[in-house]
Amino acid sequence: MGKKRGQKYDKIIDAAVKVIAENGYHHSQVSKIAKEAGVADGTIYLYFKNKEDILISLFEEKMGVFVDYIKGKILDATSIEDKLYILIHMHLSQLEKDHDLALVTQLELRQSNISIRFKVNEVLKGYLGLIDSIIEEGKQEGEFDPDIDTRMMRQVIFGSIDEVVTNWVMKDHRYDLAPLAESLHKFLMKGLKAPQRMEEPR
Amino acid sequence: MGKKRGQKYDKIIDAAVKVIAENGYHHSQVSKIAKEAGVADGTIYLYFKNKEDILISLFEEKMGVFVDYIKGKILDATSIEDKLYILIHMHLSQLEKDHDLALVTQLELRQSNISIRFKVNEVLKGYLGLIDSIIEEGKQEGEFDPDIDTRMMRQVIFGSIDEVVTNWVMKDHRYDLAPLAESLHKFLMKGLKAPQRMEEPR
Amino acid sequence: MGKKRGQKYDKIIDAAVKVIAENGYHHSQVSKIAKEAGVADGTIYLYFKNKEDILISLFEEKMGVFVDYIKGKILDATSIEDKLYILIHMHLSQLEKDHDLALVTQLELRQSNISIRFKVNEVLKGYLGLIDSIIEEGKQEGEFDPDIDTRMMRQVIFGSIDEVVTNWVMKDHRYDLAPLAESLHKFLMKGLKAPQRMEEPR
Amino acid sequence: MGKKRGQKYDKIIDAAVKVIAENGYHHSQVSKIAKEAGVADGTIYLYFKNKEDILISLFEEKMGVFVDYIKGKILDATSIEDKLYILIHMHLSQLEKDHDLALVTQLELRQSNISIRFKVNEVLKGYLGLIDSIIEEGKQEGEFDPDIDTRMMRQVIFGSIDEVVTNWVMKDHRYDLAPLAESLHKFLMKGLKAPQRMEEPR
DNA sequence: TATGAATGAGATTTCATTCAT
DNA sequence: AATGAATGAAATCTCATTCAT
Repeated sequence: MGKKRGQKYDKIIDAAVKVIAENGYHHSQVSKIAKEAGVADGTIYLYFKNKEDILISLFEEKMGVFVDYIKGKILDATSIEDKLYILIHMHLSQLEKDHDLALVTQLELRQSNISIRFKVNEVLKGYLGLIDSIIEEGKQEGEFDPDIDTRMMRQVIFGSIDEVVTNWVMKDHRYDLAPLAESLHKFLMKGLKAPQRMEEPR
Repeated sequence: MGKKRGQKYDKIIDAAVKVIAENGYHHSQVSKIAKEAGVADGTIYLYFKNKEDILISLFEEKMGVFVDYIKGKILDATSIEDKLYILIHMHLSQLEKDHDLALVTQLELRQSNISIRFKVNEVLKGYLGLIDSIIEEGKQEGEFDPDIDTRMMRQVIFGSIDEVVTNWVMKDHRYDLAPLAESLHKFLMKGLKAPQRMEEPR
Repeated sequence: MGKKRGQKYDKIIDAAVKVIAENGYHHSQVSKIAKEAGVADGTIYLYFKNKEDILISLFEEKMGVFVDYIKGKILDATSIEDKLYILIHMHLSQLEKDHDLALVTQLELRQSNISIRFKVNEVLKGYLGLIDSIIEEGKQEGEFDPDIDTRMMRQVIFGSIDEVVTNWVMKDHRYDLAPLAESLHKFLMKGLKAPQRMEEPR
Repeated sequence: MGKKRGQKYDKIIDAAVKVIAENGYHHSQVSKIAKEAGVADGTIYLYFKNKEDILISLFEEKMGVFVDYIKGKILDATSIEDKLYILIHMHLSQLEKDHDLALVTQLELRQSNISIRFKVNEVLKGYLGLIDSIIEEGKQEGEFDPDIDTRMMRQVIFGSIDEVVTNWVMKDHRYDLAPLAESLHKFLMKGLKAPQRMEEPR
C-alpha cells in the first residue's frame, strides 16, 4: 500500500484513521497524529503537504484499495444482477470490517472544509464510474430501464448505500451491516429493471 | 416564522443562512452574522446560547417550516403514489427555491461537530417519520412490498433524494432540480411496489 | 442605615454582600446583584455611579456601622487595656456574626482593582485612627512604650487582627473567632507595654 | 533560578513580574508579557498551562528562593532572638530590594481568583512552617511563652510583617523598609517572651 | 531524513453601562 | 424613578506550520 514512498507514509495514514476515529475530526491535531504514528510533528510535512493532504491521501489510499478490490470481485460475476449485488455487498462488508475507517469516511471526513469535500469527490469518481459502468452495461443488455438517466440511477444507488452505512455508523454499529445487502439489492434491482416487455405474445 | 421571540431572532437566523452560504461555515464568524443581521455581536447571545445554537436553531426553524409545508400538501393527495411524489417534489422544489439554504443544509451544516449532527438528526426525525408513515400506509394498502423493512426503505428514499440534492448543490445548481422528481419517483415506486400478483387468472 | 436615600440603596448593598459572598467577586455581575435586590439593572445606576461605587459604598456603609459601634463600646471602658481588648474583641465578634460580610471584606474585596483598594484604605482610615488614638492615649498615660512608633504599632495591631480573621475565613469559619481575642490581646499588650520601670528602689 | 526548563521559563517569569508591576494585574495581557519576554504569545503556553499558572509559578519561584535564602541565613544564628530578627529583617530587606516583586506579591497577586489565593497559600506554607519552627524552638528553650498558641503567634508575626510591607508598598515605597525590622522585632520579642520569672529572691 | 521548539494569527463570548420608553 | 434590551470592546488560548539543528 502507499504509492508514495516509505513505511512512515503508511504509518501516518493509519495513525490518522485511528486518531480521527477516536477523537473526532476537530480534536485530531497534527501533533496527535504524529505521536500516534511515532514520528515528529515536522516529519509529517516531509510526506504530506499539509493537514488537508493527509485527509485526502487517507481517502485516496483507502478508497483505492476499496475500489480495486471490488473491481476484482466484479470481474468474476457474470450477470449484471450479480455485479450489482457484489458491489453493494462489498461496499457494506468492507466498511463493516473496519469500524474506524467507516466512522472516518461517513462522519468525520465530512466535517472538513468544503475544499476537501470537493477533492474527496474527485477521489470518489473512480467508484462512481464503476457504478456507472454497471448501469450502462445493464442498459445495453436490456436489463435496466434505458429511460432512466444514468447519473440519476447512480445517485440513487450510491445515495442509498451511503445512507444505509451512515445510519449504521450513527447507531454505533449496533447491528450487522452486510446482511442488509440483500434487501437493498432486491429493492434497487426492482427499481432499475427494464419494464417487463410482458405478455410478449408469440 | 420564529417560535422564539421577535424580529431580531428571525433576522439573525436569516443572516446566518446568508453568511454561511456565502463564506462557508468556517469563515462565518459571529461578528459577520451580527453585522449582516444589523445587530451588535452581543445581541446574538441574547437570542442564542452560543454559535452552535444558531446553527441548530436555524435548522430547526427552516426544517420545521419545510416539514409542515410538505405535510400540508400531502394531506391533499389521495393515492400513496401521489403522496410519495409530492414529498419528493416538494423536497426538491423547496430547496431549489432557496439556494443559500440548500448550500447550508447539504454541505455547510455537515461540517459541524458530531454533537451538532446528532441534534440535526433529532430535528430530522420529524421528516423521517413522515416518510415512514407513507411507507407504512403503502404497505397496509398493499401498494408496497411488505417484505421490505421500513427503515431500509426510508433510508433508500431519503438517501436517494439527499444525494440528488447534494449533487445538484455541488454542481453549483447548474441544472434544474425539481424536474428530477419525476424519474426519481418513478424509480422509487418501482422499487417499492409490491410484487405483481400477476397472472391474475380470469 | 444608608446616608443616601431610599430603601433600594440599602437593598442593593445587602444584595451585593450576599451575591459576592456566594459567587465570589469575579462572578458577581451587576445583573446578578440587581436580580438579588429585586430591581432592574438600570436602577443600580440611579443609586451608584458604577460597579466600583457599589463596592466602595458597601465597605463604607458596613465599616461605618462597625466603627461607630466599636467607638461606642470603647467609651464605656476605663483602662487602656480594656479599650484595646474591646477593640480586638469587637473586631472579631462583629465579623464572626456575619460570615458573608467577613468573606467579602477579607477575601473578595481584595480581588478588586488597585484603585478600589486605595479607596477602601481611605475608608479604613477612620478605624485606623481609632487604633492610633488608643495607642497615643496609652503612650501618654505611660502604659505603652513611647519609643515604638505609633504607625508601626498600629500596623502590628491591625495586621495581626486582620491576619487572624483572614485565616479564620480561609479555614471556612471552622472554629470560633471571638475567643481568640483574649490571647491576641494578651500578646499585643505585652508587646506594647512600656518597659517596666521595675523595682525602682527607693 | 528556575527548576523548570530553560532560560525562556525564567525570562517569562521575570517579564510577568515587570509587566504586572507596571500595569497592574488586570491590564497585564499575556501578549504584553510575551512581548516583554521577547517570545511569541504561544510560547508562553509551552511553559505554562495558562495565565493563572504564570502567576502561581512566579510566586513559587520567587518564594522558593526567598525561603531558601532566609533559611540559610537563619542557620548562622545562634539565639532564637537572632533568628527571629533575621527572619524579619530578611523579609523586609528582600522585598525592599525588588520593588516590582513587592508590588506584585503585596497587591497584585491578591487580586486574582480565590483559587489562586489558595494555591498561593499552599506555597506560603513553607515560609509559615519556618516561622512555626522558630516559635516551637523558642517555646522549648523557654524563651517564648508556652501558653500562646503557635498558630496564633505565627499569624501575629506574619500578619504584622505583611501589614508593614503592604503599607510601605501602598505608600509608594517612600521610606526605607528594612530599618523597621528593629522596632518590629523588639515589639514581637516582647510580646512573645515568656513571663519573667522575676523577683527571684536572693 | 528527522526533529520538536517556536511561532502568531485569529475568534468566541462576557458584561458594565446606556438610553428609549 | 424605573426598566431591561441592546451595545461593543476586549483578551485568552489553540494549533497548523516552519526551520535551525
